[in-house]
Amino acid sequence: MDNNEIEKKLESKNVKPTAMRTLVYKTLTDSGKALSLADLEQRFEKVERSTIFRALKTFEDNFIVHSVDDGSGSVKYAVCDEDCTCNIHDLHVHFYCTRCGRTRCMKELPIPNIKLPEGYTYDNAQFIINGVCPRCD
Amino acid sequence: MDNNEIEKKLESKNVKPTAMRTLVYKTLTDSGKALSLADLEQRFEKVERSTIFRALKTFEDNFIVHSVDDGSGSVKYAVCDEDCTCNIHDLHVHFYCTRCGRTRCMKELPIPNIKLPEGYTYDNAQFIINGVCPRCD
DNA sequence: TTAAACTTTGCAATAGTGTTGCACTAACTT
DNA sequence: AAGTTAGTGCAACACTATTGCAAAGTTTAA
Repeated sequence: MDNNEIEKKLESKNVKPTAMRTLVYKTLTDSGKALSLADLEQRFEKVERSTIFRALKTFEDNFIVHSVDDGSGSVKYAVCDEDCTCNIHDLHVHFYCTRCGRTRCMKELPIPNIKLPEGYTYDNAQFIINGVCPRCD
Repeated sequence: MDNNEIEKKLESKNVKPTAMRTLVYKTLTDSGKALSLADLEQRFEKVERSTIFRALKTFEDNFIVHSVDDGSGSVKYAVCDEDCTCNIHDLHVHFYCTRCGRTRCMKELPIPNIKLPEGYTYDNAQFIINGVCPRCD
């Protein structure tokens, strides 16, 4: 994805496309998987952790990325689909490979609908499947 | 649950019932919900974090408790059912109340079966539903 | 075009969680 | 009772997430 597209994307979500933000977004989308703060930090040694952190938070608040806690000990971030608002209908399964540690959005697998007992409300959900991915098998 | 029962329980899972372990188990089971290391630490000020930590690990290794990462930032632990071996068939949904921070095992809600794409294996899963519990509503 | 106002970034510091090594003590074995 | 093993407490540490503050950059408005 080229920078121009990214800038348009960010603007369309009301986020000012600074150099850092564009870089973070590009890295995320190009990687094709969910990345942690530490992953991102490694990919561009020069940039401050807190800057990346705040970029991710901003993205998250504006439905540009969603976060996944895959149980690896660090939260990962993945780009949302075009018209995602991070509500129940956008939720999908995430797959965590216990061999390589990679986390993938399974956008083709929506989180199944669960009927909760009386009195519980349903705002959000995380469904992480652990196993081994084709690459590692 | 009284101490005698607990000791039998632990022994039946090949874990020696020390005073600390019995206490940790009792606290967990009596609370009726999932507790974090910090939660447990607070409940008995005198006991070392690492002792509780190791008790939990031992329990986990022996299918006495299972852990849940509910996204709150700390892993929680809940007692398993009688004949649980923490495999796919024992997995159930966990409910995290975003208001009170309590995490509950929904043992009556097994994790639905998901058909993964070709090449992925399925070892384990976490399904956390976030919302508001009846107590807080 | 310059000053004021606001936003973003980098740096440093901090809190919290999870984890380990080591020494001491308790418990079990023979 | 002596030796071996298992459990506990203490201290230390790594790592993740997060914040306050000051400097730098950008936008607005006179």
